[in-house]
Amino acid sequence: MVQRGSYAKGVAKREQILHEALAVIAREGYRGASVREIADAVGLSQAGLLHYFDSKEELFVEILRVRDRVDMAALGGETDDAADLGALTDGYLRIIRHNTDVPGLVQLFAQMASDAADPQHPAHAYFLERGAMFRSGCAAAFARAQSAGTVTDRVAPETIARTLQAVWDGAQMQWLLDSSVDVAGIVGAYLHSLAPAPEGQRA
Amino acid sequence: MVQRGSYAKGVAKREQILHEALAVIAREGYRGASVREIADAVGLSQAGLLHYFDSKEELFVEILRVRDRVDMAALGGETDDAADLGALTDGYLRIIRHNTDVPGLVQLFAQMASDAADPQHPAHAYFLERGAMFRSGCAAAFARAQSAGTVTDRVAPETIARTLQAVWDGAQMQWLLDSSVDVAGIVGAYLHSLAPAPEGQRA
DNA sequence: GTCTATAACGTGATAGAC
DNA sequence: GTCTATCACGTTATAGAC
Repeated sequence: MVQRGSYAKGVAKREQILHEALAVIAREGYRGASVREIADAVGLSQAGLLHYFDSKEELFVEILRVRDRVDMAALGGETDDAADLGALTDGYLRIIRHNTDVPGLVQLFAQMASDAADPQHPAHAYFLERGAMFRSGCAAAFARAQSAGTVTDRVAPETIARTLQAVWDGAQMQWLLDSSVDVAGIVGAYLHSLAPAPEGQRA
Repeated sequence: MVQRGSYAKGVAKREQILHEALAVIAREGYRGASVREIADAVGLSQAGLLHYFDSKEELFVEILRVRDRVDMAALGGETDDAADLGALTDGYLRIIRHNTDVPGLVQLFAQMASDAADPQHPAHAYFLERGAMFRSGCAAAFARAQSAGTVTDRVAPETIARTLQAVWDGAQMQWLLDSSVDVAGIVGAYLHSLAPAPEGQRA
């Protein structure tokens, strides 16, 4: 009990705020929402909310981080040790389909991602790390799948990872613009195309 | 000579402004630039610039439209009637490599694209049209290439088009975040993977 | 057609009471 | 820890002189 009360409590409240903000954005969408709007939504004043975060950008990055944690816990995991193309595909498609239910978060992600192109932007490091993390896990899984013979070895696992990330992000952008776009269909087709060429294909 | 002087002249000036703004953004980059900055760069006051455009968003959409026209004239064309995977690839990669020299325009495009997710946004229609246009041209070219036997027919041309758009946009986002990313390499690898499976591949 | 000046607004951030 | 009140700023857009 070295740290009494306030510190741990502050952290918990901060965490609670983030989860509420996450839920609000998922539910009600995000259109360049201001700190004030988020504050209203989570039941604090704007100043009260900023008490827990240094700046607007930090707040939004933290929301994305929480989302990653939540998604990872709920949906990931199984993908991490699959060595079969079908299982890998199922894992990714589950997350993609889940995103359909939280357009606000996808919107926030896309918006922040393009803002974060600036190396000075507070979210820059987050996107670099997240991308690298995604690709390394992905490449490892595809390398295993290649060893197991369920994925073509005509393309390097790192290239597959980068391309999958690109297809995913790009398809999601198309979907944000036009919600009739089938992100899972596009990514699914790409993953399907990674199946090893059947022996006698194409005379 | 029904319309004398002012009208035609206004249009010409508007066009000139757009080309200058395009050059400035290409050269000096775009980081959520304000109307004032663009105005300074093209040698007008902010009010003077807005005399030619209804709003900031309209200005930026028009800049993107001019870019499309310029790129199409300078780099497209040949792709439009190619029926060979190699030729198609060359065409796309030429544009992609060109984009490396104009990061500001790519940044502007990405930023606007995510803003335009909102159906109310002035650029919404532009991105819908542009995407549809790109994909229809693309799908037609790949359909021809499939007929000619230079592209696998395991994937529908429309799917290839959508996926190519996604890979392209997604890879470009990765590049904006980290300029060491090789967009042409990623897209090139994807296009390469569309080659028809060689007969005896994989025992 | 282009300018200066300014309106009208929303923003993030901060000071200070409680 | 949370509030109210306010600051300081940058924005787009407009009015009106020239």
